[in-house]
Amino acid sequence: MPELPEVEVTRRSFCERILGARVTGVRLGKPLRWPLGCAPANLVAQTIGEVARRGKYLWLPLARDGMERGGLLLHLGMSGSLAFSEAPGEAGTHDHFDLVTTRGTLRLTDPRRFGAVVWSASRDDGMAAKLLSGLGLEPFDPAFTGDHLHAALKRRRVAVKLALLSGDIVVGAGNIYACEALFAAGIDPRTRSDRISRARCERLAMAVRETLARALALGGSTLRDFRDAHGMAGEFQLQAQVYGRAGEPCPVCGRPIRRVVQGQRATFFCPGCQRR
DNA sequence: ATGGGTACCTGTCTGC
DNA sequence: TGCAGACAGGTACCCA
Repeated sequence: MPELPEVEVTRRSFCERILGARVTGVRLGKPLRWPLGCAPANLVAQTIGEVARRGKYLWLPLARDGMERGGLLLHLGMSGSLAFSEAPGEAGTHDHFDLVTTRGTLRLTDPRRFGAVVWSASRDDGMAAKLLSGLGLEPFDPAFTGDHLHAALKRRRVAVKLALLSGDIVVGAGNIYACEALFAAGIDPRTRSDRISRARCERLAMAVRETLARALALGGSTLRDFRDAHGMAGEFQLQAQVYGRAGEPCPVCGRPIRRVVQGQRATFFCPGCQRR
């Protein structure tokens, strides 16, 4: 479910309300991708700082007596969502983590349990550092330019879609938005990354930024069941041009959209509009 | 270093 | 209706 826009929409939806709240309890459900990494009791009485996002990860800084004491790194995996509410209902089968605070409860619901909640002594330390260190540029970072993308793609020879998905060049575009961005840029997703001209990289960088920005402005994707932490649905699905539309006519040229598999994942593209 | 494949887990949908 | 099989938004890790 969650690519960068969904994660950012989620972050914004509870960041201000949870800022300054004090942790009063933690409830753990079934195990997630990794163990929490500290005794749950150690989180109690800590104060939550400003929630940050890096790629598809969220970082909840924790402080005690004004001193930063590490934090929680969260990932929504494939099927996770976060809800923040003053009176959460009884935890259901897929509610695997509750952070109970003086302002309300932050609850992670994740049927597939590919998500994660991991404590680290700091963002630059331990598990958080390990997970964040290999990440590429943020798509809205001014340093993410056509030149940067061109140089990075030159160093590899995988299909350009896989290079986008790998997350070590630019973060945030998952399967849906990678397909959409390549469509917007007119590039065949199977094109070898090192064969893409500088000019086309310029278009691609812009397409990645704009695709993610538009989805963000629309409140994220609702492809299946995305909700922000208030339970609001996004509407990017109304905007998807190629994703999930195999066989349907391309909205631009009318040719049928194709589905292929790359890296065991579905890729959708228009054979007319997208060229190698 | 790079690239390819596997693994994690559960729900939903499709076709027989 | 039941059941097997395919498929799903992510990413760390292992091996060649």
